[in-house]
Amino acid sequence: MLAEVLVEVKAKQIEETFTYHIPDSLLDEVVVGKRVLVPFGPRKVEGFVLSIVQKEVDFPLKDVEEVIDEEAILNKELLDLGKYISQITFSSLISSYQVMLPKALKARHGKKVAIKEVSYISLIDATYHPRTPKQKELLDLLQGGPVLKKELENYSSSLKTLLEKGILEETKKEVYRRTAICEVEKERPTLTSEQEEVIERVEKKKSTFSPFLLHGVTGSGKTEVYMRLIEGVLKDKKEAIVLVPEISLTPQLVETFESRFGDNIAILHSGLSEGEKYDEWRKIVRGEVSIVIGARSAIFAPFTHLGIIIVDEEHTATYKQENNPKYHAITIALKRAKYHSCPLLLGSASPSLESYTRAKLGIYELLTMKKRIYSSLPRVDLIDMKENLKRGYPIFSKELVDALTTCFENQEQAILLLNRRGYSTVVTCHECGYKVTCPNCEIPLTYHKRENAMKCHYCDYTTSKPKKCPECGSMKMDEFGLGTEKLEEEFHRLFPQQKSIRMDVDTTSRKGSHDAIIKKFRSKEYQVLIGTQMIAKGLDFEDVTLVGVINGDAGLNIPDFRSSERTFDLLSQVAGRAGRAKKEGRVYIQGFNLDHYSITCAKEHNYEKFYEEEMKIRKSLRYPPYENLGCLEIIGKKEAECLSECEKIATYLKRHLPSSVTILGPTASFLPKVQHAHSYQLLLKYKNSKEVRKEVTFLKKQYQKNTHVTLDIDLSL
DNA sequence: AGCACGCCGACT
DNA sequence: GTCGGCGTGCTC
Repeated sequence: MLAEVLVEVKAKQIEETFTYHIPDSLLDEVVVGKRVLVPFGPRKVEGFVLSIVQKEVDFPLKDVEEVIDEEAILNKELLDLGKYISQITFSSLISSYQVMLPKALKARHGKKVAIKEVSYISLIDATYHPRTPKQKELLDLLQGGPVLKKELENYSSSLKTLLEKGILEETKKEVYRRTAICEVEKERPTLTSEQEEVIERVEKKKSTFSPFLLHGVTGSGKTEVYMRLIEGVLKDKKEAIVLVPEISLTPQLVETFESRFGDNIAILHSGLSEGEKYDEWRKIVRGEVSIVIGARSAIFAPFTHLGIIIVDEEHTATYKQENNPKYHAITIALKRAKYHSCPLLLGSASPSLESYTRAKLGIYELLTMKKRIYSSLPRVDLIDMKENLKRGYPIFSKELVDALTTCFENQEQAILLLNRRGYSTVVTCHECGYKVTCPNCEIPLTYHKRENAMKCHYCDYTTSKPKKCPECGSMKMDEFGLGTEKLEEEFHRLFPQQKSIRMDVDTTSRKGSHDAIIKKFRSKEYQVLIGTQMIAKGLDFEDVTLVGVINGDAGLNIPDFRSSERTFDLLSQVAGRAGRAKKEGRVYIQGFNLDHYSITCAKEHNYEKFYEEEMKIRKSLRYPPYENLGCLEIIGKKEAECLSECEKIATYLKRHLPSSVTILGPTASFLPKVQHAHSYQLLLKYKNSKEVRKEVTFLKKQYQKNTHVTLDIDLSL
């Protein structure tokens, strides 16, 4: 018998499987979906067994050397899913399988993640008479049953002798690194009529592939809806996947679910260690849990009887993987829901234009929840900073200062959002205009005052702040722009008696610090939470009645066709943090260009209107969801070669695709991905993806043979 | 990706 | 005359 093995070799030339002979001794062990160790040239590599065949080949075969897994780690569904991923993302099959698995289960020779074990000591020979008082004590302890070895540290010498004599026995037991902390609470909140209707409509379709879009305002109780639906799924002995954005996968959220479902949950997110992820994965495979809550990659949880897939905050950009394979979790969710004939529930307070359009077209069934459970949506005021600047309020407007003062007088809390970390965003020479930029990215470096360092927010390049201009030697180096660090400093200057806590990438790098900040703020030890977008989502503090957004219009300047959508979402989300409980909330959005519809619609809490306005723009510029947007990027060491290859592709595509397909470029890519590499890109706007896919597939094949440049494709921007 | 093979410049 | 530069090609 022969095995077709997909080897883990990162070479673009290797796409097919390699055939190996299965020695008689391994015939039973070699199974489709397991990993095996095989000789490959002069070395040994790991690979996945994709099929077992009997056929004639005209070259000598090598033997499968070793079978790694006891059980297949890729079942039929996941094996097919991998093929689907590489087909739609134009990346290698092996990379698709690797992305689906936790590190511990990836095919990668030499990297092993251990199973955590603890040792127990148990008594075998109860007739033994202790020779020393210590031995007697030890035996008495063990009378009641096995005891953790760790707890017997004081008896180490007696333990050793009795183990050697065979009186005691040491047994190892596998343990999971993460266990549920929370007790199950029986109490459930009463559902609103909106919640009841949503649940009813989803449950009606519980055994059919049926995608839903749940459009529910912040605070309308989406989480409760998710939990009720999962309860129904569990009753049918089926399983549930809940995807949440990485940022909102906080211990609080986990606690909420654990208080309902106890230890029936596996958690998967990037904050876990490889060992923890491996354990969570095994809980799923062994059928010990029925619910998975996790970020993007949790969509691959190896459940076999899925009853529902829930994607919370479905519009979140992080559901799309940025590196190859560039899959979108919703695409995978649709595929899996279809395979399992189960509902897919996409939830959001501001759905992506793509999803909302699909709902309007009837591809998704639209569900809405318009009412907040405890309060109404907060009043939002737009504050023109041009006026405030003239009046001498450059950072905090007069209105916001007054509101903060009132807020503190009432013993309430405030949140201040500024979507820029660091102290000042640009450092420039006053004399010659020299700007301190990153040598790798050519992006202005941000000044971080506490560390006294200049940092690149793209590649993490760090340098010290120049005292004098490197160009002209002038000592007049000016700081411009505002980051959270400076905002906090300014807040203290204005409100020296109040305490603030800052949450951004710089203050949350250590594990658990994210949660520590939230806990400290919740305990009312601090009056103000200052932070970047990471404070905008999901947080629920009942004493927060005021939200201030500094530079609310800054996001609109980013050259990305989704910048309006992101701005509307960010402002709506952060506004949703105010007045979530019984107290009424107020929101102030400061900026210079507040006429933009993404800001005015956020002020009015009017998603529909935002959707209509944004769709007009998308239509006129032929952006998604009206047309598809794809990007072809050529990456290589020689710039001229990248450009000429890119031009070649453009010429080829113009000749082979209809004129309805717009081809833009070649243009030099915004940021070089790897140092010393250059890249040029083409953008494609098109309606019919079939013909584009066909030509792009052909090009990808051609460039697989090219050793100088790489063709990177993303047809789902 | 590795690693070998293979064909041209500066050295004991 | 060799040592070694890294371009090209192969791995069941």
